[in-house]
Amino acid sequence: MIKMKEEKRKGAWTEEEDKQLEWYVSLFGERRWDFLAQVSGLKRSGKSCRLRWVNYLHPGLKHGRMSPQEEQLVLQLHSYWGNRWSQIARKLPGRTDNEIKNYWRTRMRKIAQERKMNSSPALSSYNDTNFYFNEPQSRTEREEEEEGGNY
DNA sequence: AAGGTTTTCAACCGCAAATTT
DNA sequence: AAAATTTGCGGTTGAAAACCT
Repeated sequence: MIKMKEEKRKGAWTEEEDKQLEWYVSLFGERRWDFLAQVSGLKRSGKSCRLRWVNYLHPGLKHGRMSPQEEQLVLQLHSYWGNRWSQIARKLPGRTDNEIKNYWRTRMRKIAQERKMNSSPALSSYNDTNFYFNEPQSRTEREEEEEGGNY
């Protein structure tokens, strides 16, 4: 509504920006991002503020590598739900959709890479498409919705 | 030591869904 | 009710870190 024709910053967040954001979130809560972006004086969009908060600053987030158990859970849940990162993340306390998505991509690459290695160097008659889409649909859409003890 | 290559992962974008006016 | 604004999602990117050679 109040449109500020203010130049927006982009790229990595600085520590000062983080502090500032934390302060304003503590003041106003983790919502009304657009409003918060303006009133805080941060030269960031509301969207950017939200992202920074939910993916990094939010208390209770685990940082660093996922444990093998977590990784396994991701695999499992992905096999029912596909790329519904947000939904998957809800089952992994302290982990974000973004993080999980990143993990998945990394894994994908690793698989593609490995595959390249053990398949015969000279003539591989397969090609790569569809390699990793494990065909999970033996369990039909019944698990779709979240609440209710699934998995 | 240095410069080129690969990997990582935080942050961007566009669109969709939700909420507000 | 409908238009406008805000929030949330998932795919994708690129700068910096890590890894060669």
